[in-house]
Amino acid sequence: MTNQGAKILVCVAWPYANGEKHIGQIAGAYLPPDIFARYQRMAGNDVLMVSGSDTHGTPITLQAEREGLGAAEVVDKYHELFVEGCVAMGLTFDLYTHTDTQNHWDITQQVFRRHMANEFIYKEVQKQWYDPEAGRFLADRYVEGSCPFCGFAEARGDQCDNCGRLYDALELTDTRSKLSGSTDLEVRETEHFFLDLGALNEPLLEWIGSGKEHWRNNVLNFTQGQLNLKELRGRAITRDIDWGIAIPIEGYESKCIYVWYDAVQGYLSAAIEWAALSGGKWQDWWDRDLSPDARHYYFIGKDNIPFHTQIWPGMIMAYNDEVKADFESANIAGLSETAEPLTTARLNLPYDVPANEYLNFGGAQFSTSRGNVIGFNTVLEEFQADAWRYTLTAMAPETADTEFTWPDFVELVNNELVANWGNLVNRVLGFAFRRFDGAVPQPGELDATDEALLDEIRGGFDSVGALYEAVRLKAALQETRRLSQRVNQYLNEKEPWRTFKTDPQATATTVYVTLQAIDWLKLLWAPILPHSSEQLHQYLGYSDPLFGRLDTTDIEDDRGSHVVLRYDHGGACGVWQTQTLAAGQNLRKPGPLFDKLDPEVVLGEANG
RNA sequence: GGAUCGGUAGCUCAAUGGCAGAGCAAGGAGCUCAUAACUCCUGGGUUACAGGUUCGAGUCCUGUCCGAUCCA
Repeated sequence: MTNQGAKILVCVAWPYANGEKHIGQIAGAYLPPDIFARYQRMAGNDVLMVSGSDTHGTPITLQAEREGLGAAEVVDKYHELFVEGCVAMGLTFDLYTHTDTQNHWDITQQVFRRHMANEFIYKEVQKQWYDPEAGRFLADRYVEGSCPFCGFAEARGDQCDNCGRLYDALELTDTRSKLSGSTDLEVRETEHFFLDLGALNEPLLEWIGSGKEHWRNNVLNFTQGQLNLKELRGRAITRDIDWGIAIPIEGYESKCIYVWYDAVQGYLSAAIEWAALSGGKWQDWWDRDLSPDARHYYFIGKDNIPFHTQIWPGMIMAYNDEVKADFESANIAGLSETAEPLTTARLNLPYDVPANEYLNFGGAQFSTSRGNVIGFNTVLEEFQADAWRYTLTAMAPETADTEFTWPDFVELVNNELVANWGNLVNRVLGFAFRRFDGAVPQPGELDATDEALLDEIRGGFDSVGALYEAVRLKAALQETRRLSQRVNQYLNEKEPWRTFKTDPQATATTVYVTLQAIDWLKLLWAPILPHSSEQLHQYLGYSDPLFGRLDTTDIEDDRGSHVVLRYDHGGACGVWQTQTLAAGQNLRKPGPLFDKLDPEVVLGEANG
């Protein structure tokens, strides 16, 4: 394709390290970027795909309390669980890290100071529930009381589970602390830092107003609709909590940075950590003056759209703005001595935010608390990764919520993946291996039917490539499946099992053409089905791998150690272009690419 | 309450304002290399509902209903 050597930053939503993720999250935010990144690498572009576990926020501390563990222990446990899942699914993060690292602290604190110096941060006093017994302010999730609307006694801090209404926690009555159980709570004043998003409404409107034609309708219209209201307002970036990143200003030791403010900066800090670990240059993707054409894609679920089309771009603009105050001499308490100064003048803004809707289950969203869940790690122990990759792409919620059912899973795997593609590979390879001494036969002259088939498959590198490029992954799957079917049709027309007895040369040509066709289809399928394409690549007699390797490493820093997942693309030979299959190339003894599912076993699994 | 997306065949989804389509499922036929897979044919529609604009509306406009997300 075009744009060879383009810098593509693939940003993937940061999941909370508070439990096993479910397949809805994988279908929405984690598998699509991997498919996109694998395609872009094959197309010859420089891809940097980063993400990590979100280690801060009340979801973490609440889970820690549930399990009787420290927050850091919960983080390590579920961070490593997710990393294991990524390895099993084959999610090729150039770096998957987490937010409780010295690097992420340093970057967050420097961006905070830069925002202050640019006068996009202000201080304000607000009122909040205080628990004298615990000696702490209570974040919304730590206070319960009676709903101001319906009187429900178990209402949470910001929303009532009974009537669903939202309110300010200060409106609750009969409040009690979830920390100490105390009902003797006070409202106290507390000072916090705010990001001045109101000042960013106009710049964001201008930014969203042009060059966004390639954005998905729902993402673009939603963002424009919100910004047109001109109701963006300051948002607190600090809280009265003790689990989080320290505020780099003296006198605020009892408070921490609010999780949302540091989490979105992970896209930047992870690129910087990647550079430190690999010797690469993160500025090639992030520096707007050095690499103005770098394209940043953010793969997220729809609930995250405001953060990635308004708040995070606003934070980048606030960073990029001309520095108004002297922040070099500003108070830098909390910044580590090893931190390298973040001197980049301007950072790149998002190029596209292909947010997905939700994959639901049982008529509702996946919900851990209601036990309505299909675990990411769990299912990979039971079924092949490529079976899930196919299914979750075929039912991807690209424009609307979709519903996962176990019978659909069985049908997609058995009637499409196995029947259309797996069976094609199996029949072609088996026939070729047995009838032509385990090697690619020498073809005779190709007739019009042969040429027509190869032309059509060759065209897939343009048609399917354009769909991957446009992040229309479901359509890319359908187009590739159509091309696979063309080979089945060709075989039925040519009937090599019949001509073999009467015309060996014609049979050799037919078998050569089909082997060439599946050799190319292997590449077209590779972004979605990397494991089976790699297997087929081996069956066809190649020795170099299509893709690189995933590895995990323990990294030590001033905050302790953390596991990182890294993808090494070196040695990968899969490229997005047709190459001629060499006649005479030795095949390896083939076997089925995919396991056919036993409906009784799968449905039994679903009920058990 | 506001912003936005979605509602199309049994299921999952497509269709610049221009003959409503594909895959799967269902019914029938052919084939036997293949994981009973493959190929061909057929049936299947009040495009949520009510209006409007237009030569022409699934598509644009107004209103209603249902589902979803975000913001209040």
